[in-house]
Amino acid sequence: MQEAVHAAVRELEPELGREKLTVPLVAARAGVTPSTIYRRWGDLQALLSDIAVERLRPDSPPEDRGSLIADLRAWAGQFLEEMSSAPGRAYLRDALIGDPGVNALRCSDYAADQISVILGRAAARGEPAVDTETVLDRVVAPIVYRVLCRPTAIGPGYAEGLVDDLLRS
Amino acid sequence: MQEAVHAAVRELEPELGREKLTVPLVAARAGVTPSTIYRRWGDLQALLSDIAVERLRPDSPPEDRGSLIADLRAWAGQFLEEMSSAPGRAYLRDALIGDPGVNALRCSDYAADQISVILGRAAARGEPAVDTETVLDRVVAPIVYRVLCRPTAIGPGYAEGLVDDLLRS
DNA sequence: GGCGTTAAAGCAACATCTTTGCTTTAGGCT
DNA sequence: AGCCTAAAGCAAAGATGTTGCTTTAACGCC
Repeated sequence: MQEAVHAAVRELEPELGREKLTVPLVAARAGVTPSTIYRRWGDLQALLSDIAVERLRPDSPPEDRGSLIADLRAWAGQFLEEMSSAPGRAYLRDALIGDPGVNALRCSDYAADQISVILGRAAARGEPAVDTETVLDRVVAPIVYRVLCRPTAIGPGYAEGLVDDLLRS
Repeated sequence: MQEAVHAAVRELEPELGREKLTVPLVAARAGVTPSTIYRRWGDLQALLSDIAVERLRPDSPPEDRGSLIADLRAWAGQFLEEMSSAPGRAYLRDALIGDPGVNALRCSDYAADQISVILGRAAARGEPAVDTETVLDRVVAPIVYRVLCRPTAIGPGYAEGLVDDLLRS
């Protein structure tokens, strides 16, 4: 049932656009009654927030490119690309809304997990250690901040520059 | 009229709590009709977003403490304190919702302006130069990111540590 | 294999909020 | 003074959100 509702949102969102979505519409498409959705999620935002988190979950571990800097640069570049796209920004915003602390934290954990994999590989290679929290502060946070607040202040190579600055220190 | 509505929200929010606010309630308190609010703002979120930005606007330039590091540490500490309080987090989230790019950008500009003042004073003293954008990336972005996504990962001295790390490099 | 228990979904009536066309009011301009 | 425009009021229609009660379906237990 939850799956039918999620599928209904994924179908309807491209058809109608984000802000024309309503609970009754989604319910009709999913073949359930609106009250079902209200009872499970509370409101449309919470539902969209759940779906946003689902979509932001990485589907595979980061590719191994042979060195810490190459791995981090590639990951950061791809992360920025995803987040700065129109749908990416929308998902990010949706994820931040619902249930303070729960959904946003899950997204952050996704990033932290990916970074940990990269750092683990670097450690196995004997490369100089960096901390996951530090990468969150120095790479992820600036990307997210700029995507949300200053999208025009992101130029080409921005993500990679953050990685380079971090590893240089 | 806009002022009456803003005042009504400021009155009602502490009385009822954020999520019990409705457009008709605010309208009644402000002595206007709901349609007035709908026509001017579109919906409750846009109105709350406007008010959030207003509240996040600094009311005075940062205090001069005699050195770049002291100024930045004091400012970052206070910024974190404001943002991590329950109302601060709520305002931050509200500001990010409305009108992608407009309100969030205004908040970011407030921070950038404060930082520019601090950096301008440092330059006048002949202290080594730092860039406003760099301070946004290294200090503001991590604070905002953690407040939004990982509030439990903020310990005492976190903001000051970010400033120290930045100025050491 | 029935049979109670329980959690979830349907239904339907009700309350509330949102939208909209039209009217009214207030300010600025000639 | 008398338009002209922008903004607000009003009220009705439409859509959404809420809730108590009923129904269904899954599970464990005699």
